[in-house]
Amino acid sequence: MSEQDSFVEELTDKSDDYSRWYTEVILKAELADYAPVRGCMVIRPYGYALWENMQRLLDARFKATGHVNAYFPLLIPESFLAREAEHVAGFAPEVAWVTQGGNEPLEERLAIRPTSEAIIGQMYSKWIHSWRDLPVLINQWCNVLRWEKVTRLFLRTTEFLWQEGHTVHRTEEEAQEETLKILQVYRAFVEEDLAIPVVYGQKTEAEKFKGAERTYSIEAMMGDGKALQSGTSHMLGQHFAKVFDITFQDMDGERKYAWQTSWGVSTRLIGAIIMVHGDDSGLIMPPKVAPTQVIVVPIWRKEQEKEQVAEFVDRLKANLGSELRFQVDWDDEHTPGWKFNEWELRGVPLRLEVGPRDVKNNQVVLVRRDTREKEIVPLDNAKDRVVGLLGQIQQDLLQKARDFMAQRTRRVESFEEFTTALEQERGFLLAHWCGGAECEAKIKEETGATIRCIPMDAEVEEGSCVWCTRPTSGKRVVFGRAY
RNA sequence: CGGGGUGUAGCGCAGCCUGGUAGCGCACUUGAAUGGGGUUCAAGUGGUCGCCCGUUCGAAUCGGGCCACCCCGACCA
Repeated sequence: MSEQDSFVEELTDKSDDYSRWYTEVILKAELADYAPVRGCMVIRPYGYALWENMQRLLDARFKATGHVNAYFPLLIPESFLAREAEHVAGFAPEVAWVTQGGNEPLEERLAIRPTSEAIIGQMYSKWIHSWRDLPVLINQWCNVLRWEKVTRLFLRTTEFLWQEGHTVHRTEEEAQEETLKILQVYRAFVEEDLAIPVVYGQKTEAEKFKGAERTYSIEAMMGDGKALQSGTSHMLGQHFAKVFDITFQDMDGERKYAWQTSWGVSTRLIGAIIMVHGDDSGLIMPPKVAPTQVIVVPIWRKEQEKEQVAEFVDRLKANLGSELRFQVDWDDEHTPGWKFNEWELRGVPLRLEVGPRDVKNNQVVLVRRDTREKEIVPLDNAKDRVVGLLGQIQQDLLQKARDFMAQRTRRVESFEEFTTALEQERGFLLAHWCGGAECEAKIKEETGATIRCIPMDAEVEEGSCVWCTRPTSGKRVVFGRAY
C-alpha cells in the first residue's frame, strides 16, 4: 500500500505474504471474524452460506450411499473416553472439560467432544444385537472442540463444525469397503463440487487416527504448495467394539464383535477453497457452492436512468429464472467501480453489468471472476450464457488447480534431491520409502516434510528408500509440508 | 510449550527517546455534486492511551508487575 492511496484498503498480495493474504481475505470478504475467546471464530453469514451449500451437496452424497443423520450429545463422560487407550492418549492433550454443573462440582468430569467415537460406541452397544441390525450407517453434523495450541481461521480453530460418520458392519471386508467408499465420496465431493483436486490414499502408522486400524485421507495442495489434509476415513477395526462391547449374534449363531468405520470433513475445507482458488483480488468461489453465483451491478446516473435500469433488471431476472443464486446490488452509496472490487473480493463467479447503454442495446455485460474476461450478451441469451459460463468456470477452476498441483509435484530419487527440491519450491514430492517409522521420523525432523499418504492409484515400482537407501518395491509415497 | 513482536477511536497507525489539556488516514453521520474499475468537497460523531502499582505538582510518555493478542518452531480435521 503506497502512502498516496492509503485510504483504499488494499489486500496484501499472495506472493508478498501468503498467510497474511489468507487472513485478510477472510476478514474483508466477511467469511468469518475473530471471537472473544482465544482460538475461536465467528462464521459470518457469507461464510455460513458457503458452508450450508457445501453441507447440502455432501449430505446428498451421504444419503445417496445409504446413510442417515442423527445427533449425539456434546458431553462425554470421562470414563467413556478413557476406554480406548490409544484414543484417549491421542486426544487427552486437547480436550476441554466440564467439571461443574451450576454451583455443584460434578462427580465425573465431562469432556466436550473432540470427536464422538466414544459416546456413539456406547449407544451402539445398546442398539446392536443381531446381524440383522447391521449395517448401521449414521452421520452427524455437529461442532467439536479441540484445545489447539496454535490456531488459524478455518484451518485450525478451537471449535469447528464438521460431519462425522460412524458406521458398524458385520464383517471386516464390509467395513473396509465402507471406509474406501467414503474416501471416494469425499474425493468426488471435493473435486466435483469444490473444484479442488486431491491425492488420496492410506496414512502411515505415525499419521493415522488415534484408535483406528487404518486411516485414509484426501490431501489437497494449497496455493503456497503446502498440503492440507482435507478429509479422513478410518477403518476402526474392532478396537471400539471391544471396549464398548458392540457385539451381535451372527448368522451362524456365534456372538461376534462388530467392525466399525468413522470419517469426517470439516469447515477446514473452506480454508482450502480460499487457498486453492483465491487470487490477489480476493476469493474465487466455485460456482456450485458460491453463496451468490451471479452479482448484478446496475449502473445509472439520474433517477430517470435508474428507473429504466430497474425495469431492465426485472426483465433480466425473469430471463434468469429462479434456479440461479443471484443478487442485485442497488446500493446507492458506492460507485460501480467500488462494487466491482467488492464482489471480486467476495469471489462471486460472474458479474453482470447493466447500465443505460445496455438498456438501449437490450444486452448485458458479463464478466468472469476467474479470468476477468468480459463479453456482451443479448438479454434473451443471458440465462443460457450464464449457466454455460458457471459450468465452464467450475471446470476451469479444477483444471487450473490440477495443473498447479501437477507442476508442483516432483519425483525424487535421493535425499539430496529431496531437500533441494523442497528448498526450491514447496510442493509434493513422490519418493520411495522403505516403510520404516525411523526413516519417516528422520525425514520429518530434517525437512519438516511428512508422508501425506501412500497414494492408492500409484504404480508399484522398484526403488530405494529416500532416507536409508534400502531397496524397496512398492508405491512412491507423497511427501509434503502440511498445514 | 520454547523464541520473537505488538497493545493509543470500529480498523490501520503517529505521538513515547526529551512528562505539560490526545492526533492522522480509513470507516461512520449529515449535506451537495459525482456515477461503465475502489469519486470529490464541506461539516460532524467517536478515545478513563490493555490492566494494576509506583515515581512526579503533573504520566499515553519514566520504573515495576500482570494480562491479552499476533508471528516463527514441537502436536492436529
